[in-house]
Amino acid sequence: MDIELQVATLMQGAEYGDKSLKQAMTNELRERLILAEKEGRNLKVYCGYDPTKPDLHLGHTVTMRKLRQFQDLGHEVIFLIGNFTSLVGDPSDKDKLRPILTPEQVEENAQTYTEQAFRVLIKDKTTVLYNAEWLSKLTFADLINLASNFTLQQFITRDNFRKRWDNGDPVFLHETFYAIMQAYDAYHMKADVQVGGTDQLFNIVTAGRKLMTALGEKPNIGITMSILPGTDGEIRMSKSMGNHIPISTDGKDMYGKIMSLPDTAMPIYAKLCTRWTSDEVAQFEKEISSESIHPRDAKMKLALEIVSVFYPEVEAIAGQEAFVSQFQKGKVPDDMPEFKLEGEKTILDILVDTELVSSRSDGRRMLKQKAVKLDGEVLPEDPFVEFIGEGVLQVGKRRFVKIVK
RNA sequence: GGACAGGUACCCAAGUGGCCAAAGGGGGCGGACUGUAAAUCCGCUGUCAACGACUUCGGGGGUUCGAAUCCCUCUCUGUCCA
Repeated sequence: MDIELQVATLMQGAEYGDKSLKQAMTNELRERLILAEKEGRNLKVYCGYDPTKPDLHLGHTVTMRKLRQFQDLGHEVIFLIGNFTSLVGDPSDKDKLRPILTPEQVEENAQTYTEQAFRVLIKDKTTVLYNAEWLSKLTFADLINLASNFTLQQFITRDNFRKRWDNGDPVFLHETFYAIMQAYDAYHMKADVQVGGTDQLFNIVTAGRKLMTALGEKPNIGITMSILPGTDGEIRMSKSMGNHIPISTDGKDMYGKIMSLPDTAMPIYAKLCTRWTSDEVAQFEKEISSESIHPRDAKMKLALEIVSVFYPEVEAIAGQEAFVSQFQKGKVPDDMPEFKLEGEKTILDILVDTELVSSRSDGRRMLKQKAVKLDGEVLPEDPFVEFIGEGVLQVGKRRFVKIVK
């Protein structure tokens, strides 16, 4: 691919919070691509992952998509597992201290992490490395040496430390090691490019590049990706915020979750989560802003694309069809749990037994709110009438159980 | 070891003797509407065969006609000092 086009695609979705820095990185990337071509080699690109959680969500895959783009352009990709760094915990994304994990937890998480990552990356073309391999061998003297390249001021002026500092919250000394370790990773691997989230700006640019330079290496180019908002469209996606879209789910669920995004979140999702080129993304944004395409249809296109990244296309299409029939046409889904009706039971009993409601009180509320339907007919409010008949029992729009005898 | 602050529902957070099943916000759920599980609006959000009853404000004990609120004790969390 033409180098200018490569640069445009590879910088797509990158964010530095500073125009001149972005320009500088873009220029460096271009130069490095030209240099590599001259030397007849491809770029070496890596991104580090801290396996602190077993479940990945869409937000985690943003950098993986970026790595995949490099792969597709023929570059060499390293998937670095921070099995050593995660023992410390990165202070970057928190204004709180992160709990320290045991090696066992880290090992376990790393396992599921890579499994899920290979939904995005090409397995055969990915080198997996563990940073404990080199970090665990450093001595105290080495650490002192490395640390001598940094000042306390550099750390204190970091936002997340600064906040805690000002609040009188503790900032532990070992938290500053994190950046140093990550910088050492960069130095050790001597990669051309490091990918990360914007929250890694300090670790990548301030720490990593500085250390590489200080130790006589050519600094790597940092590509820091914008942070993906969650299903609320505002706040950074995270499981603890409950606004995440998990990877290990199914096509239907993922499709539906993407459809629940606010319209305003569409452009950033297009940039960060799709396989589209920079031109295609620009086209998509144009269609939305000019209203030449119905926002719902735009979102459907987006959902179909993103689901297809993680699942076979047939499953993505199935997800779309299920969505159309269930929500646009108000039909019942194809498959749902069954419940065998035995003996005499009231409506309320059935609701509780089928777990359509969480308690008898909750069931009464649902009945009162006319949320309970049998085969599409709203059932009477009286919770104690005997339940007769079979059919699809429904609470609200999303909870279904098939009642059989 | 010491000092201080704190522990309230799914989460954040008010409440310092009765009007407290406990404000407010978030989240969740339901309904209306629609363009979708967007946006907006309205409602619900401890349990129970229910205009009442029962259980709940970190655990236990006590004072009181009456406690989330006062006292004792235990416990946990956080900061600071050593």
